[in-house]
Amino acid sequence: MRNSNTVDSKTKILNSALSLFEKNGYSGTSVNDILNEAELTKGSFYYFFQSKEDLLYLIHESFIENLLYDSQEIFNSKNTTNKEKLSQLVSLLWDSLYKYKDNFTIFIQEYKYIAADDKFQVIREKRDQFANIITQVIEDGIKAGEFKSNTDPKIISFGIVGLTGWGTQWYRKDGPLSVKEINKIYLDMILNGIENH
Amino acid sequence: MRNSNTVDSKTKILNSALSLFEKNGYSGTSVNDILNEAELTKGSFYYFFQSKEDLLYLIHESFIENLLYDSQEIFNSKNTTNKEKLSQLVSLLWDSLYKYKDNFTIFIQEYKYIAADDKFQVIREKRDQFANIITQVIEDGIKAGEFKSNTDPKIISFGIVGLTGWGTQWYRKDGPLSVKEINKIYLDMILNGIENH
Amino acid sequence: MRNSNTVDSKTKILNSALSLFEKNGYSGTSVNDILNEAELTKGSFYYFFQSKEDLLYLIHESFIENLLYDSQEIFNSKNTTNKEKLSQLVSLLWDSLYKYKDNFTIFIQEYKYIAADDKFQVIREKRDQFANIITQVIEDGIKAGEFKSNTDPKIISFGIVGLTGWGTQWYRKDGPLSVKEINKIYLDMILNGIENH
Amino acid sequence: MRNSNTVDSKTKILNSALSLFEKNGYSGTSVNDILNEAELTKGSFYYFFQSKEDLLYLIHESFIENLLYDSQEIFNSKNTTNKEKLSQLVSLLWDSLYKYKDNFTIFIQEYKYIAADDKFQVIREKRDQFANIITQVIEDGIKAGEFKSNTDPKIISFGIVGLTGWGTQWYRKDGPLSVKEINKIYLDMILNGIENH
DNA sequence: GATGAATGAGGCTTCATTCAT
DNA sequence: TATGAATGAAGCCTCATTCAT
Repeated sequence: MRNSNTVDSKTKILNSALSLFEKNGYSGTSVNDILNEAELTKGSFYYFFQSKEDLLYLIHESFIENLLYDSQEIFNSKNTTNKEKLSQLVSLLWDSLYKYKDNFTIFIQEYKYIAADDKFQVIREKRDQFANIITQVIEDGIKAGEFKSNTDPKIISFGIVGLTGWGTQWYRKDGPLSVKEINKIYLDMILNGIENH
Repeated sequence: MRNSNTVDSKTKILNSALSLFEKNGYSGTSVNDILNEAELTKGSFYYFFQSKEDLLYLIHESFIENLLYDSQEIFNSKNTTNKEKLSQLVSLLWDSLYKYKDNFTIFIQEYKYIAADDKFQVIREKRDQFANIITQVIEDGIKAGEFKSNTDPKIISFGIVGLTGWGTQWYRKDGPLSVKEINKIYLDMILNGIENH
Repeated sequence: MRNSNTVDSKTKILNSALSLFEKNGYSGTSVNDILNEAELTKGSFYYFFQSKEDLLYLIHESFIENLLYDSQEIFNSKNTTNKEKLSQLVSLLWDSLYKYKDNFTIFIQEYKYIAADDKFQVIREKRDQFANIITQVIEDGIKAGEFKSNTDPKIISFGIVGLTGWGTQWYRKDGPLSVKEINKIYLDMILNGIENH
Repeated sequence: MRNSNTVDSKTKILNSALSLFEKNGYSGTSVNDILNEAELTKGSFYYFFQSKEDLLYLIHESFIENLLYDSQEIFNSKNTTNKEKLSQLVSLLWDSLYKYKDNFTIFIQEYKYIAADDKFQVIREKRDQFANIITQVIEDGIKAGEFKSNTDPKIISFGIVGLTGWGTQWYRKDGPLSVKEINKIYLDMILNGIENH
């Protein structure tokens, strides 16, 4: 049996890129930086990846695909109120920040980058599908009388992403509050803000 | 009388930088890009500015100084409830996004950059002072019984910045809702979320 | 068997730098000049060297190390009078000028440069060690009664360096006198000048 | 009467250039450096001087003209032995180093520069005339039986320049020995070396 | 799979010089 | 006399990428 600690070179490069993109941004990280951290050399990089941008694409892809998949699960769950679904979506976001901080941060930070580049079309679509799910749940909740009728689904869904997105800048695992607690604080605020009382 | 539309070269460079940094980020914008847009040549840039980073500094400085000044005015106003102060602070943020979108966006987008660079010490301090004002108003409001006792001032103040900060990514002046309306939506959500009923 | 004339790129760059620094000085030579002469392109330079200054350092280092090593050999040789040692040190200098004219010239010409730059600390130390050896031999010769008691070791050692150093400006291999002859002329002058008769 | 402390701008620029060229070399000094030190601006520079090189020319010219004039005076003095003339020429050099250290240093340091540039033809000629005077005095001394017949006039004259030239690198006014003392040490060495005993 | 040498475009910055005022 | 804005070439260096081995 192969030593399970062995990490293959492709993964090493991906992990180095992940942490460096998070720390210094995509533009602020050079291919050399990545390879120094991964303790590999030029040749390997272009054996595994087509370009630096390709790396960014893969990082986005794996993240957004999981996020979209999980959010669709929530959206499609039966016998669940929209309030409950919204709660789960918020928790999904904070969970993702907790589990995939680097991915999440890069996703938020390079939001503009992927807006401008044709190659990221697919990413953009999935990103929008995810946002639409939040918007849809709020709309459904309004129709069902769970949320106030004057709630603006789009603006609120932007807000939910913004709250968590900003967490990529300040949240630390060793901070005074756990992700669960932070999650609850924002969730309370959001639900109190839009629920029909 | 001189034509008031005449813009001097330094201002032209600043304005070009402002819009390009906003669009492509600081790292993604070259000095050449800026000078092409400003219709000037290499030399002029370094006649007016010490470095590319100097430009970023000035852009941050002018923005954060105004924001801090205005927020202090709000903080120090007499005969004003903390709820009212918080409302005004939220409005100040959305007003700033409306009036100084480029500055605001750059500020949010390069948040990490200024965290890492020694030269931005002063900016960092003012930024923190601004955040502290929001936190303080919430704390005061809790003590005064205006806000729920279990409100977390720091987390909520992060949230307020995050909500507006994310606006830099999606808000368009020609969108369906005015800044005033968006402002009100978020303000309602926040206040409903933390007010004592 | 590989053609022994084949010179690798790093050596080609070093050699080009050597001859250009000698001809036009360090400041007067651009990295581009070096690469044009070496028939290589920008990137290669920074693949092999950290900076232009790094090159200057290496050139100095290889030269001063040899010079210091050889002078220490002379200094430590047994059963040798100080007069004989001094003769050998003078010959060492002219030999070096003959064999490593470019290195020697750069060393003399950029004497000030290496005095001002922290990175050249090690070079500075070895340079001073070399000068000290000459001074020490003269001092020992005075104590041994070989040289006049009123001889100033430091001033004379400066003079010895100066005589050869200036040779970097006028000496040509195709001149009327050989290095050996020039060496002898100066050595006679120095020894006649300081010997006890 | 005008305040005799008032230094006009042209002189201020010249003096700044003098001290900066001495410290950092001609290539290592920018026009801006000079103007910062002189507390003047770009315009003035090109009002008074045609170019940066023009400055270097003037610095060389004033120095070499004086040196040549004084050496010709010595050469032409009647009833003076060649030994005495040579002594005076050596003293002239050390006197010049003492009085015009910056000029002298620049002259020695940029020796190569003026060798390569057509505009410095006149300087080159005067420089060579000065060297020829030393050579001629030695030749005359040999013919007159004052100096050894096997003395090489050219090599010795190079040596005399080299000894003083190297002084530009190490001589300090606050050093342990006065210029007079250093002058005497080298003069003794030279004369002992070449005199007929 | 992986190396390391090499490329060439482009990055930020400095420079000597010009010129209208 | 002197200023200060502006130029454009050139300087040092970094970058993403390629390719023979």
